[in-house]
Amino acid sequence: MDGRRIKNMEEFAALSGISRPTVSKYFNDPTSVRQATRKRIEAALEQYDYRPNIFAVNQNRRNTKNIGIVVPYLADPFFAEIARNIEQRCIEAGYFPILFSSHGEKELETDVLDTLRSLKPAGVLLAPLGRRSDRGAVERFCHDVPTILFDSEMDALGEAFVGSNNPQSVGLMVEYLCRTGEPPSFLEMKAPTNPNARKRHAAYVAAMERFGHAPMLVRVPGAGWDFERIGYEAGMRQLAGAGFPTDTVLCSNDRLAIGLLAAAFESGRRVGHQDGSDFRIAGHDDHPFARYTSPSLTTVSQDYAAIAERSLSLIFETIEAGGTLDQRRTILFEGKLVMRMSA
Amino acid sequence: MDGRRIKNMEEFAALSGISRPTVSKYFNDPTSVRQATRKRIEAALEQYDYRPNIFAVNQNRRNTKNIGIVVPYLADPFFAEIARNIEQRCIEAGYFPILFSSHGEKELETDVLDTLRSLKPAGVLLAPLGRRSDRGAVERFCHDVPTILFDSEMDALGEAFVGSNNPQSVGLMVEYLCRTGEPPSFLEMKAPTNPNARKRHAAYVAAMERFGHAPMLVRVPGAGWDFERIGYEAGMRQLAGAGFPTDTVLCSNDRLAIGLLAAAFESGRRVGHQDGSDFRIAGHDDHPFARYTSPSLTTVSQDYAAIAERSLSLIFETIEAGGTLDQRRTILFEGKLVMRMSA
DNA sequence: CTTGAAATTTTACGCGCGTAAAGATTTTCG
DNA sequence: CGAAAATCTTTACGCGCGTAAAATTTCAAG
Repeated sequence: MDGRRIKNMEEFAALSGISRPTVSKYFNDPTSVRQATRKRIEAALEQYDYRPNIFAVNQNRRNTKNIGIVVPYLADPFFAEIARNIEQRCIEAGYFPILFSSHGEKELETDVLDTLRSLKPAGVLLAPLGRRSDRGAVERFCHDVPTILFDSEMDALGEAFVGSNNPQSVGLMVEYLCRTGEPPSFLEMKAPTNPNARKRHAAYVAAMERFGHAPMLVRVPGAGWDFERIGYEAGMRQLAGAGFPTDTVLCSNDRLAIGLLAAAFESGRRVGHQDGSDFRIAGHDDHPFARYTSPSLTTVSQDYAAIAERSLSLIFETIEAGGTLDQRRTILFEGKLVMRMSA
Repeated sequence: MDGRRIKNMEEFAALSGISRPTVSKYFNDPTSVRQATRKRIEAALEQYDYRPNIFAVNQNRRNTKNIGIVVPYLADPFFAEIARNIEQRCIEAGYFPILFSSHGEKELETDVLDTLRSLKPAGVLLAPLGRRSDRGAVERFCHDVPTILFDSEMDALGEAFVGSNNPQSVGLMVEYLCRTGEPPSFLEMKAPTNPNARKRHAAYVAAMERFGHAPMLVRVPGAGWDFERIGYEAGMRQLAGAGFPTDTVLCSNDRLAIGLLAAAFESGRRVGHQDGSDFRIAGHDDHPFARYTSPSLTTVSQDYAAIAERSLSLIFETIEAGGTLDQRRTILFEGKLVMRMSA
């Protein structure tokens, strides 16, 4: 790294003794120039530390190297973790990830999509708000930009969907709980924020009926993304009052379960599957902190890394195919039972 | 929103019956054109839904409307939450936030900084890795781009630092613990990842000495950002072996404390400040989930919203002042004791 | 040394927009 | 109503780079 700052590619080309178009070619694909030329450019690069102006580059390229990532709520550890995975792999693949959060709001999601469109991304990985999304806006966006949906399905939108198999995973958990104790009641939000909530609801009902039990739903009020609080307050109310329909509660997601665990603890209930326990709580997602609740949370895992990896490889495939896949794909990962102490 | 897509400002200007330079002026500052003209442009805007090309705009403006945000690790709820706050306020202020995570790695932080530089941001809010940062790289960056540091101080870098007052907050907690029971030992990582760890260490030692106690340090191995695991494993080791120096443990941060809580629970210790309890655990940060541990975690709060807000207002001030503040500022927020059940 | 393909240089244009300058138009106000 | 002031239109240039076409050089093989 040397003193003087390089203003533009013209100047850098002059200093390295190569013509500007060739240098431009190099930056697009280093292997596209002769070995000797490449060496010279790279030597100059070390000395002067020049980088092409991103804006000028992107203005002229039809296909930028930007990959947009949109998640509904970044402060949710699930999305934070999945975003982290995607970002890292993106960089390794030579792309430039740009991360957005919808902050749980429909209008912001639409705004983000508009912004993203003008960023001319090569592709976008979108975890939409789902039912709360402006379907028209998402549809138009997917029409303009190669998009892979993940986590939350909106049928027929995007080139593919990558998510988890809720009927399978919820079924797994219901089966386990029924086999080892009382059949579970199901704790969920009355007006769910989480895009997968509806599917899990349906999956729970179906599984219970399959095993010959009547579904027992505990639908609690609350809005927003403060799931722990919602689970906690619901738990406190129920446990102080009529209690839950059974001594086993399956929560629509781990964050609700974490809140319920706190409420159970404060209410003096002994949670777990061991002797002396009188209450079982299970969740769904294998949230990063589920391992560290007291007692540790029995849940169903989602394979974060796999979802990230598959989504990315699909968007790359789409990009290489020119922006569309011949047929819409649906990739569902199976959940695995994570047996811990709470149920 | 009408049918045909507008290609560029030229076309949009023609459709709205206004000259392109005036339209350009409008997009820079809607109030800078006559009321009547503005109305006409906005009418056309509704009809045709045009947005200026971001890249072309940014290429020509010296001062973009981009605000860079860099955090060391996005999957840490503390940073996720603070990033969320900053992003939202940024948008409200008419700026365009671009979020980056260093993923805890020095090289990536430097890369992010380089990328950011070529993005010509109006300003940057940087939470550096701290001691693990490449100081030279950060220094050069701050020299080129108006930067406010937050969370982690690197002295004399950037236009200002916004963070929390560790001596005060840790002192508060030590005082409380000493007053209400055995003096605390201090659980921390041997090679801390978290940038504030050193300061908290020093603050703990100073506070203990102030109250006439010998510091009792429990320094545990482990690297990376998986703090809960590190706290958990350390706890299991200690509790199976010699135990902790005292029945009260102050953890360097809440995530370690959450891990330790899990270990204590599994080891059959009764954690809390009430009768029948034999172990106290306290943390630091008021992590979003600290409220929902079992028992709920006593900790010291950091005012996330205030840190976000102050950092942003400082960067705006810097931008308006032309890129530099006449004098470097240091803003420290005081922590508040959050008394819950664990200590 | 000749030949031809591959790589590079030269030249030139365009991307979409910011911005400056000069002239035309509209608004404001005495 | 008339002149100054404010605003707008026209015209023109530049930003930094991608990219195409033609001219030139390089390199390996004959």
